[in-house]
Amino acid sequence: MAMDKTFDAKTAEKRIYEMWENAGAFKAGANASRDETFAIMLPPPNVTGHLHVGHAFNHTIMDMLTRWKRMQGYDTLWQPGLDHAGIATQLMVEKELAATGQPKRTELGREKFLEKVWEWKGEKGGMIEQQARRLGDSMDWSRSAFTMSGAESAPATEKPGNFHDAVLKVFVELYNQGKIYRGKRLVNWDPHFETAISDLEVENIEVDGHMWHFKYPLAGGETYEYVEKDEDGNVTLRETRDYISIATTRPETMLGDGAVAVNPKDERYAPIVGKLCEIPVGPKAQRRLIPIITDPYPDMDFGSGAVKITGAHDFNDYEVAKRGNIPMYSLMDTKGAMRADGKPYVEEAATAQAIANGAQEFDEAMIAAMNLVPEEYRGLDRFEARAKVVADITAEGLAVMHDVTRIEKDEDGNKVEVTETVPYVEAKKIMQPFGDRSKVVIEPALTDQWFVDTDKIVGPALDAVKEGRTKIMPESGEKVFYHWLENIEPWCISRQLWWGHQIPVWYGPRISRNDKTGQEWLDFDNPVVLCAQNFNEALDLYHDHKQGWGGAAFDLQYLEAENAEAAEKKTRENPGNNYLWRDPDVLDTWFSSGLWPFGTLGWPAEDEAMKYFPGDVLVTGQDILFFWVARMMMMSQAVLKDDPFHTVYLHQLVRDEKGEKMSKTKGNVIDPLDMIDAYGADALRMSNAAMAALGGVLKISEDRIKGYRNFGTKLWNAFSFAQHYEIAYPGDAQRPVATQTVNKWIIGETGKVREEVDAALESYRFNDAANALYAFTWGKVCDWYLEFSKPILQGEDAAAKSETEQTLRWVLDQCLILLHPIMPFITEELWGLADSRAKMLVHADWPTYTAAELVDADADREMNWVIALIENTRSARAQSHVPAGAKVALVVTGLDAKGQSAWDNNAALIQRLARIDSLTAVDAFPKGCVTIPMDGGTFGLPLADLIDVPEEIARLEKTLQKLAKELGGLRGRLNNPNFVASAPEEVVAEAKENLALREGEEAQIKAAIARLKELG
RNA sequence: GGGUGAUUAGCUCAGUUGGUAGAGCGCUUCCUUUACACGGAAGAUGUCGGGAGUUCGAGCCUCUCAUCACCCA
Repeated sequence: MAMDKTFDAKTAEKRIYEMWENAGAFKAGANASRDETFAIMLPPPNVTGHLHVGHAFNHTIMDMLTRWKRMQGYDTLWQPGLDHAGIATQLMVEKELAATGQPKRTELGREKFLEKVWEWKGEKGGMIEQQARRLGDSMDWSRSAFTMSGAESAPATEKPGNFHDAVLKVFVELYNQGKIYRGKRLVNWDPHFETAISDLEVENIEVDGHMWHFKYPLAGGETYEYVEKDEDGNVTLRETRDYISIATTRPETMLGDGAVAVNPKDERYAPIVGKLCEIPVGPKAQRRLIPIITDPYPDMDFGSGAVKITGAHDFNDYEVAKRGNIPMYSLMDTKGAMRADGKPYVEEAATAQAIANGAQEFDEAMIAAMNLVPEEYRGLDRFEARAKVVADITAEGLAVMHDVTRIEKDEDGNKVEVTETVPYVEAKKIMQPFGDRSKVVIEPALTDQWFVDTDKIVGPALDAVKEGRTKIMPESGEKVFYHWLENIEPWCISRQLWWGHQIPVWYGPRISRNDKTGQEWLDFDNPVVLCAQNFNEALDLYHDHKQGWGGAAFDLQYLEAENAEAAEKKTRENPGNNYLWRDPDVLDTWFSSGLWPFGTLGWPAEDEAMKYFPGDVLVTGQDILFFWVARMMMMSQAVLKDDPFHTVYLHQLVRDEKGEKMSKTKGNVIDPLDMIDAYGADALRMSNAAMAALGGVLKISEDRIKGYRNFGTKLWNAFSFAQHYEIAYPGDAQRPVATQTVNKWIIGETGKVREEVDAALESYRFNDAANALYAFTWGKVCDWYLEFSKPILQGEDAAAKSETEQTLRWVLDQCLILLHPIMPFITEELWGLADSRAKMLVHADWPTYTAAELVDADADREMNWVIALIENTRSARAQSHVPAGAKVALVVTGLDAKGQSAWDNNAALIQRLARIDSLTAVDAFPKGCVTIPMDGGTFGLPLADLIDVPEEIARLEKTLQKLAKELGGLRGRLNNPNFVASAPEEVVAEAKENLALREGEEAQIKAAIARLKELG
């Protein structure tokens, strides 16, 4: 059956993939012939995700490695799976509920909402797993994991799994080891999703903002001499002030100020340090006074040099407040509006004043409960509140003013200067934090959150890289890794979401005793924390707490209530019962994906698959180094005392061909599936491999993909060539013992490329592997070997013909095997052309022959000489305008023994490929001969009358010029005694050899020019 | 502001202990020669961002300047 003209990727890819999958070709351990394992964990895509070019790129890398190792007989696993993606998924489902007119999340309640999420996941989640198949990914789909598998809320229809167990177990263990704690800390709060988010989920964007300047009057109308000096100490300003000037970009947070800080070195404010000043906003009668303190944080040259300290709403202020024990008053609710809860402002302000005066003790809980927002601001959105604060202060005359002069036209049209005194407001660029998903301004918020004490687990991860147990590629990633881990912050792992792993912590009312009366009671405000994997275990812990207290009085029935309020209410209403409740928060998705290297392998259950831990290589985008890679390393060490992988391969963001980020708004998104539709998966993969230079910029170009599609067709046509010559293809080709120079040569070239490819793959230089195979298949096999074989295949020498057929088959098989990890589909298809094969190509044995075994130096030299002769002849023909189709005579003079032998061995193919009708040795060139200088003899094309003498002289002189440049360099080096003395021997020898060769060539050309000149 | 990286042919990029620059695409000319026009043959194109230094020798190492990108504040 004749082959199709080209490979029909559209239909064949689907068929071939199904064949592999049905045969279980990708299952863990498939084709294993040795005990060593090779495991790659797929970075789990979001369950909501779709395949984009970044996936296509890193999947190609992982698949190349996996297929390569599998063919080498390793016990291989490429572990797939999905990440539950807390915010993204919750958002997706909420949108869908809204779009389909269903009740909102809050109306549904937690349980019902989670049902909806699972429903959505069952129907639409994990699309990306189907898309990944189109790339040819050889993952073990039967093992596909999900970070929420085994969760309490999972429906029976879900594939079983126990990832949830791993997450809870790790949480409980780390909690018991004191590595997880709950605390009030300033976190990035997303007012849209009403949850904490991590630093890494915040994008800082420069926006146009304002800097307002306000006066904070000194308490009791006190005054001081405010003096400004220039660099030389000369006084530039001296005035008596009764206020301190404060600059802020966020006036609405003034309501929560706890102090004003100045730099201890700042002489301007030295007279008033320790005094009180008034926050110039809120009801006049209850203006709060706050202390002026010193702290190294304020920059004397920035603004007025005095900074208002609002610990609950700014990260820098938070640190200052902690240092100075300044209360941090929270002003906003979860939606970013000014608080409307708590006691009336009058009472709260009085308490705050007592604290500021040092008359009242305070603690965190007390401060948190206080609402210092005056009634007129309560309930306002934070941005409305800002405008109102500015307006109110300005109206009261407490804004810092300055004069602005502008030119206006009066009634008669005359230009007049108008000077006004207006509030001093600087328009300036400020960096503002935005939620990367919600796109709203992130509000630093003081809330109760769960943290991993990263300081306690970061050590082993750092050591892994420092000690070389884990290698980061490219190496530059290591510096970045150190920098980040050495300055690591506590990791906030709680999220105020519903979709995710609910924190395995229950609370029970604390049993307390009134010291005076001896009466025992249940304290719901200060509950006992019970960290356990389930309610029953939590209850056991509660019983431990109960020991030693009231005895029979608390011998109650213990039940679980939905939240703290319900527990208290139900306990009061049901005297026989006591209720516990669970922490409503869920864990950060990265907490669970941090367990990916072993959670996917059945842990904590005893599972045979745990033999794949530790895995080998992690392939991911460099932007995710901290998000995920560092966390996996920390968690694997914390839990299993081992590194999760020995190599981290980082790649850059995949961009469009101009190097710009792809984005929907720019419209420059390239969909990998479109590329596969147009050019086939192999072309996309080859293109990915070819651009995978370590640390390189990834710019995807459709032209390039198209080029690699053409390469596939070239390979296809090489097989079509074999079929054309009716070369039988019974099965796996054996390497013949070659006698023909051409065959020896191509076998040697194959040995070289095998080594090159392995060396490249071993060092993660995928571009080198791809380019070596491209150059070999196209540049060596198709351009030369197939051409060389034609005269033999068409010739009468049966033995030579048979040997060549065998060699050809073998070489083509090697192309398929070596290319398979990069281009699996077309190679598997071509592999199937043979009558019978021991195995599918996906399981074919990867070769181990070496260049040393296969290269025949004489054959190598001879064929390179033949190729050079053909190329030089073609070049001379073309430049002398010999018609492409015309056959001409070739003569040679002064041929040495090696040349003679090469000539004799390869006359037929030289004639064919250089379009020569006769080869003749002559003593002297006839007149008008085009010269072709070669090592070991001078060749010539006797073109007699055809030759254009001046043009031929020009051609030779041009060659001579190039040669002269080279010769100059070589002679310069060799004449330099320092070079000969200090350069390595082989470099000197090479230069000498090269020089001799070039000098020979030069002589030949000079002789030729002399001949031509005689003629002219 | 801190960090990292980049700057090489018209374009997109390689270039692994420093030995005298390559690929793909594009371009020019010729060729439908029995594997392949998604092809074949030939050809042109680079003060390797600027400057200085180390060295017999620098695209590669050092310093400096310029421009750009990304990450983190």
